[in-house]
Amino acid sequence: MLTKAERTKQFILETAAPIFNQKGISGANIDDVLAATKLTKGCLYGHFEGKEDLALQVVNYMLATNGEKIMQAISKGKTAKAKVFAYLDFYKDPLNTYLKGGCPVCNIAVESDDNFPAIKEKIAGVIRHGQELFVSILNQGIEKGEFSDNLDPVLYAFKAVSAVEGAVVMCRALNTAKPMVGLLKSLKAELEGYVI
Amino acid sequence: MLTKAERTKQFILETAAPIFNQKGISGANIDDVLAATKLTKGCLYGHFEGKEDLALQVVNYMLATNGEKIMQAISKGKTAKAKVFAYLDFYKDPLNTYLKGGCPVCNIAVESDDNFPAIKEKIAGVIRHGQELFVSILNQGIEKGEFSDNLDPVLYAFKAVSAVEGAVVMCRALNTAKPMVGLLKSLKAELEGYVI
DNA sequence: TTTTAATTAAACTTTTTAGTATATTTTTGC
DNA sequence: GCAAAAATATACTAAAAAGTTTAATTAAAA
Repeated sequence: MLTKAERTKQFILETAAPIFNQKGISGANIDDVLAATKLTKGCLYGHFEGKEDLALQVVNYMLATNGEKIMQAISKGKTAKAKVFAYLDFYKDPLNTYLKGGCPVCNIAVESDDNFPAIKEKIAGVIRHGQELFVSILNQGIEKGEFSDNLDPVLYAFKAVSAVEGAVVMCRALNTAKPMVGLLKSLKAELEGYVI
Repeated sequence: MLTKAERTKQFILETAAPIFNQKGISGANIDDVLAATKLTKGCLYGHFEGKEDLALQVVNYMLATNGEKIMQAISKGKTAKAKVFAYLDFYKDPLNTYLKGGCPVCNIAVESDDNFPAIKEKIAGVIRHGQELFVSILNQGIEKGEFSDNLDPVLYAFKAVSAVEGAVVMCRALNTAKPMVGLLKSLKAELEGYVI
């Protein structure tokens, strides 16, 4: 069982995550977190060195959680095709994401780009790792004769991820999930074209 | 000819644009702009009511400029296919964008999402307008017998734009333009598939 | 060329946010 | 039940950023 301190820290991270995901690191402030958690400064500063430390740990928490959620979704797929479809469907409701504020990977990548080198390195690792996983799923599909070897795994993985990430941003701006539906169908159809 | 005041205001907007595009609205501050322009507070506040006003006008400037640059690029294409290819090639160098900090449309869309409703409305209009233009180019291509009418203009337009926007974010995070090259080839090949 | 507009310089105030200190109270785990 | 840990309450300090003021200076347009 977790100690009280560990539970409180976890609670702070969980509560701060949607604040940072929505407002960004620069836009979020300590008072937002205090108001949302209903904790006091003394308590928060007992768990984190300062805003920078909090921001970094919130980012780590968001990325870890995001990774788990995606792994959980794709693990339900038995075949390579089913795994890819599960990944794509993970983004089917961009207006109502499990973490308020859209995809944390995209949000963090955009904000860290010219501002937070350490976080940028972190997000680069997450994206690289995600691409590698996606590619390995597609390669396994090819090896098992599920897909034609005309499929270019690196290309498809990059295209699928950039398309859904971009689509989340566009759908949220436009306040409609409709275009995402068509996009997911299209990405699925493209993969179906390689199914043997 | 522009008056001195107009030229100064324009100069402030031009200088502030990369700052806001890189740091974001929340991350950018007045002192950054003063340092970059080497102007004084008195001067800056003579042209803008405050940070909010400056931010809004910088956003308008960035979006207007972006629109002009894209229009300029696609206007060089004579055929519908050439116009689409020109649009895609506009994003071929995501690490070295004409405006420092990547695509302002994506950056502004991400940051305004849960924070700046007026700017979010603005960016939604820009995206909608861009989609409509893209669709109309594809429709003209179909009408002129350039493309098969199996082409779904709305789908292709959305897919292309979300893919390049997402790819800019990913390439910048990964610090490489390589995946973009493959993506653009693929999006072009997909369109080629509809060329009669 | 002069008078009007624009800008500077410098010293401010205000607001917001981050961070500190400590005595007191509450909770928890043994 | 009690000692240690955790959290509160309160009242701070510090720093950063926004915004104001005004007299002096400079540049531009009529």
